[in-house]
Amino acid sequence: MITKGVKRYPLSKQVADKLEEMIELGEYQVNAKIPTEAELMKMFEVSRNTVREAVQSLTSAGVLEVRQGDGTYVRSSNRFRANMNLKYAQVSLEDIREARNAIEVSVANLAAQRSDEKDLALIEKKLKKRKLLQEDSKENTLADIEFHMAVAQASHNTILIDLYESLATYLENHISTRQTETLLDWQKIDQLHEDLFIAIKNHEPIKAIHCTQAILNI
Amino acid sequence: MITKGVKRYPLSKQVADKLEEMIELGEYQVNAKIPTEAELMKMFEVSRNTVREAVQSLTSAGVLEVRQGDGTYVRSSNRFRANMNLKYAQVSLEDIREARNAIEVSVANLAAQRSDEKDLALIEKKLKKRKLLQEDSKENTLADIEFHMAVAQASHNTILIDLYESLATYLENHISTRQTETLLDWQKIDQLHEDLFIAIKNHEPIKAIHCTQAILNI
DNA sequence: ATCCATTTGTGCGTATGTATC
DNA sequence: CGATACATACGCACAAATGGA
Repeated sequence: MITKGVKRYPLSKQVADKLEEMIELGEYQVNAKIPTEAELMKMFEVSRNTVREAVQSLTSAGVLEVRQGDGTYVRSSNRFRANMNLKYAQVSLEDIREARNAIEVSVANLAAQRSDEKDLALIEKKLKKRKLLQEDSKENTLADIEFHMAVAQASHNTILIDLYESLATYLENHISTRQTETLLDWQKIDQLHEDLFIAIKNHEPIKAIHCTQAILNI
Repeated sequence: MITKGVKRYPLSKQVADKLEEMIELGEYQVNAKIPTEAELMKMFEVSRNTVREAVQSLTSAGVLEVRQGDGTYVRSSNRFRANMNLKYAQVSLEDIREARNAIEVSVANLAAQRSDEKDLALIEKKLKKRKLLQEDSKENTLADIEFHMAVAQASHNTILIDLYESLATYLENHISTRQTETLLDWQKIDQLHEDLFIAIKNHEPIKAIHCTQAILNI
């Protein structure tokens, strides 16, 4: 009597998801003013209450900022970024590499010990996605983060997953920068990700750690 | 119609405050069912939407729990405690130890390589403060976090400092729990913190790492 | 096992207050 | 000041979940 297969998907959440997606895709830039509630009503063909609920949820997530009598503005294009007051200027690639090293080595170690079939399926899925998108830097960056996030999930450690999500903000910048600034041996990178997956799958923590360090030191 | 003073005091917030007060005073006990929305409407002479807004705010604060088709129940009589329980419910001590290990080992390593006089002075200051407060668990917990935060600062890695701050939230709970649940060898802990400081001061990364691991594995 | 009353969830329309430009 | 835009509040209707008859 527990579950009922059908998921509910309230209108307000649909609108919120759609809005967030548009913001992430750059339809509405940071600091830009989004359409008024009345316009959003027409755009999504919903009532004002529904629009307001959607806007409120994005506001509490730190994505939007509402100013009464003025309008609603985009505060952050990424809800993870919204939770951190970061100073990209002071962040060096070396900083990011060190932080990745700290988190990812531990995560790989734990993932190799604890991953179950579900975890492995997700990691493999992201691994394949990563391969296919290898040429496109934007999508590849996101796919790469998704892969490592899947590994983090497999660690089954809530806090490390949490910390990795915070780190993802920096990662997005890191990986794409590295792509543009240096010539990469894509085959080797690909192989290392594959090796990492296999090490996790075979529950070989030491090997997983080595693969992770190799990936970070390319 | 309510008076309008200088400050705005929305009806929904009035209802929420009143409800929370009643709960704190024991009018509605923990696990008890509070009146239905319809009854609350009559009780406060407001609309259902207003009632629902109030209930929702208390729900997100962890004070109430709503079950569709059943009713609304008191989850906690104190919203502060509610947040703590909510946040740390799924986090095990092992999770926290693993996360600390990931961050602090890296941080100790870097701090031993990069610490300057200013860093060392701060760490030493926190070290002394920690000693003095050893008996008092509350203040000692905070002092301990301050000490490790000072070490993080000495790593000169903005991201790791940032991640450690996130971790500090969990740490506060971790350390105090450990204090109450196990008998600790205070002299040894004290000595290890002292050793860590000296290792950082003498720029001995390996030794700093070992001290950190020893502290975490007590 | 089914039906049904109760209770919360979602959504709409409207009216009025308040802040900003 | 007026126009615009968000804030608050009410009432209504129907959907979905729960629990008991």
